[in-house]
Amino acid sequence: MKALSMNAVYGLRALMYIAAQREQEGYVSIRKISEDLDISFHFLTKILQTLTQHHILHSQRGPAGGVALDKAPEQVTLLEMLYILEGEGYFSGCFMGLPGCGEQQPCPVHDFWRQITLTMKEKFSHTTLAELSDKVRSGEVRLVSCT
Amino acid sequence: MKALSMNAVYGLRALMYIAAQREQEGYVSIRKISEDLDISFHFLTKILQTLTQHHILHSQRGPAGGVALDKAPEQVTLLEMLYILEGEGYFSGCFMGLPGCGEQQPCPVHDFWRQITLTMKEKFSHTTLAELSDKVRSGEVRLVSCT
DNA sequence: TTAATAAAAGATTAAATACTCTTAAATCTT
DNA sequence: AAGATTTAAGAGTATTTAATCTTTTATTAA
Repeated sequence: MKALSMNAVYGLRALMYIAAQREQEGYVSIRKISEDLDISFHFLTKILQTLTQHHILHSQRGPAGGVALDKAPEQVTLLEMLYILEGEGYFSGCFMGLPGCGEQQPCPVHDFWRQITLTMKEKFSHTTLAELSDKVRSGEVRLVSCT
Repeated sequence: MKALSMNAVYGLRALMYIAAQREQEGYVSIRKISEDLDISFHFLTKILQTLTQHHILHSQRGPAGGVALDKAPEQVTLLEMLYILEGEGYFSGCFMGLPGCGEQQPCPVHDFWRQITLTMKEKFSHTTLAELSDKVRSGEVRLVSCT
């Protein structure tokens, strides 16, 4: 099951990276993020651009420029990030891809799948970027593969 | 969230279609299935071919040939079908796509996601093709969009 | 004010997935 | 045995997603 697109994977990883070093004042350059996380610079630029447009990040051009969080990481939920990175319809859609699946004409696993997605939405709406980045700082989570 | 590939969607739909008419003796032609379900004939042929190779279906060439279930639909689970149509690793894989996610180095939602996939596996291992096709027969599920 | 730095934006390329077409081989009917 | 029907197999095309390259614009520091 492909839960997330590369877009979302890279976006989340970058956000955790940025939030993990919120001690440091100033901006983090996209170039540095892309090198540290081993993500294509240009691809990452686009992803962070949409996060900037959605006011998760703030950007600054010129020397010493880069990106920084636009709000406190405690205020940013995983659900919010997913909606931006994957689209609003991320938790909609029939599991089986059956035509016209809905309350009137549910697919065989309609109710079961709705329960699953509800559980996920509930969990992710209470999971903040702060929590995620804390796990990075504590070393519980690694953002790059060890070579 | 894209739960299933078109491969799996078409495969499941065809299996439900075939199982729903298990009264009729003999084989159902792939041409007819593709027309009734509005799926590309050649594409469907390939999908059913792999189901035949995995002994879910049995095939017969020549006039009055086609495909038929190779075992009782009560013996075929949704989990089994998913593994064939999507691959054995369908329920593996890190939700966040984080490198080296596992028990030693779990991603931030590792345990949560594992619980979700376990719930799904449990449910799908007790959901049989017979149940699914019964819902088609009762009209609870529609296999094609109404025009 | 000039050079360096860095994001923004859009065009282009590459890879994966979804789908189609062609040919071959098997099987049945007459 | 001949011809029609149907699956089998693989090559080929199209679309989508992922990644890269190029140019432009803003900003800062010397």
